[in-house]
Amino acid sequence: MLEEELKRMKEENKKLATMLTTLCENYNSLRTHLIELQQKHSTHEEDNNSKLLSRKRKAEDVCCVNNSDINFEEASPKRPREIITTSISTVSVKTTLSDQTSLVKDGYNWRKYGQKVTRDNPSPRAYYKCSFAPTCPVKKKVQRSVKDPSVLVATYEGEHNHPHPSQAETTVPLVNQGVITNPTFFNKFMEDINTSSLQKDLVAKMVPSLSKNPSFAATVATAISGIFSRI
DNA sequence: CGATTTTGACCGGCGC
DNA sequence: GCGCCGGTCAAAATCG
Repeated sequence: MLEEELKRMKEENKKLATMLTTLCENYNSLRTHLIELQQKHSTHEEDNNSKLLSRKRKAEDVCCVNNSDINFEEASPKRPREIITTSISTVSVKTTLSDQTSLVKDGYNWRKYGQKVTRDNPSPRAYYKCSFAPTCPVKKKVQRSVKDPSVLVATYEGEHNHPHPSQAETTVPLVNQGVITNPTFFNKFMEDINTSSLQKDLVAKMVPSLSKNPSFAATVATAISGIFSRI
């Protein structure tokens, strides 16, 4: 029975890896498309573009991932000049309602230095500083969304002045094990999956149960956010 | 015992 | 000047 269970778990793990790979591929194609559009747009109307971004930053309902390369420059004339170069990006992460920890795992080490209850949102806002490097100026704020309390909104301020921590310290199990990042291992792995006779049955059995499982959705969301932060 | 979290105090900007 | 509010500090508590 244990062997059967182990076998089943291995197959599930393979399927999850496939799903993550597909998601990564979709993300990369979308990202490439976005960059192309941005370059095309910026060559024509640079001024209008910056105005649009400025307005976009003020939008309250952030419902998608703004990658770290989409930086909104501080346009306020009252800010000191050195802060003008500060980049701000927001990332929304879906979690389960039962998970009350306001923690967005992204591979970096963060030290909490404050928490406040703000006027426009009943849930407390947590303040973090990057603790991976002593001189790293990056801060982030994490707060649950007003509209959907199961969504954590993380606001990143500044840019890391140090390399990303090693993958062993990230929180994405599949990546930790080198399944995704090791090309040799990964190719053999995909070959194994493609020749598996169990594949169709497994997909048929797993998709309905996994899609109903909130913890699975949360795990995938966390994994994807971890991958995004490294791209 | 060092690192991290908690939490009330404090600070500065802003509107009135 | 005063009060409100978001952000930060720092001492105490907690964790590993």
